[in-house]
Amino acid sequence: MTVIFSKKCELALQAVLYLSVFNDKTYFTATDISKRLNIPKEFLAKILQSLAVHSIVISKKGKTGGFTLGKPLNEIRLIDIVIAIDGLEIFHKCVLGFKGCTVEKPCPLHEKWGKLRDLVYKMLSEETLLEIRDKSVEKIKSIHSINNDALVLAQSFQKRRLN
Amino acid sequence: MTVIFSKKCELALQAVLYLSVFNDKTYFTATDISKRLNIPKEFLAKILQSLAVHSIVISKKGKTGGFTLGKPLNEIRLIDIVIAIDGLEIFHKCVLGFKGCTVEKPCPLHEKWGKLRDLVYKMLSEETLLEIRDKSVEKIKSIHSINNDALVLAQSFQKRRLN
DNA sequence: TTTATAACAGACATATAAATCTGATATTAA
DNA sequence: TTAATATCAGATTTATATGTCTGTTATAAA
Ligand code: SF4
Ligand code: SF4
Repeated sequence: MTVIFSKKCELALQAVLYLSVFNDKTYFTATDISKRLNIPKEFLAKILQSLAVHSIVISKKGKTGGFTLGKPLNEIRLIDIVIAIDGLEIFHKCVLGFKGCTVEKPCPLHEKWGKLRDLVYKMLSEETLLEIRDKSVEKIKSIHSINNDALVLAQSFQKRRLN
Repeated sequence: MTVIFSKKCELALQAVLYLSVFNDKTYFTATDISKRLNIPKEFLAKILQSLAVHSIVISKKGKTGGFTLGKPLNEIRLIDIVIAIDGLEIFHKCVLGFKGCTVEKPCPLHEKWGKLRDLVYKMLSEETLLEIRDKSVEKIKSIHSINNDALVLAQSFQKRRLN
């Protein structure tokens, strides 16, 4: 189970964060990004297509094609990515799942949950890729090294088996 | 899609809230509760069984059997119900779904999300059934009337068709 | 003791989300 | 122009969560 975002949305955020680290206009292929983030390629490809529709990324077909960010870092808010993939449903639905939820007859958590929900929304609206870029760089770097370690391990294991 | 809790957990909370409204030792059957809350009976029955294992409700078999709260209102926290059904996973997992998530290399939202997450946890730990009882009473009442309205509507519709 | 009732246990079915596959289209390097 | 490459669109498959069914067991009223 995911925390609040769907798996799609989590991966969308990861992919965009990845692109924000290389803030040039180079195009990264879906395959490339999926390898770096260690996530399924075809699934990511679909997600990137959705993001392209919402102009969060730009796609380019053909030999030197791939995906790159569609706007400057400071113009892409985290909430934009959430909206593109999951929509704003979670900010409108009842946290207890009651069906007839009106302002007159709110659920018992309405007030307290509502405040926290608004704080989450506020945070996602205030944070653009620019603000969190330094942290993104660190995080992506650390993933990279993890994957490298795994690769090295796999290779040495392979080697042992062949001997 | 649900907000943060699973459907199971949402229904568990609803059911316990319902029982808290009648703070006597009467036993309500799964069928009865499901009708009042307008939720699937067999599914609810399973959920109530899980809650019984965690002593949040007490079950009684046989003719006058059913379910009733296992402890006084002020000893059942909302977080206890969440723990029984969903566990504490959402309070430990990465909100962006990164795999290699360590304290040294946190995801870019670690700090801000962490604070909000802790507030949610705090809220669920502080609120017992006693604190929110008045609001629960109002909410359950309103659901009841909604169902009654629906019933009346359905009946008058039926009547019209027969005429 | 008999009968009705309701929880219980576990198998089964369905719906939804996640992931994969296939063929088509666009783009560029050679 | 040809070959290679990568996105794109949509169907299909798989996994997981949700919901249902069947028969059994415990309990209490008749
Ligand atoms: S918390 Fe408020 S807005 Fe959310 S579902 Fe409950 S009553 Fe509705
Ligand atoms: S927010 Fe922090 S604790 Fe949560 S996943 Fe990200 S790095 Fe880990």
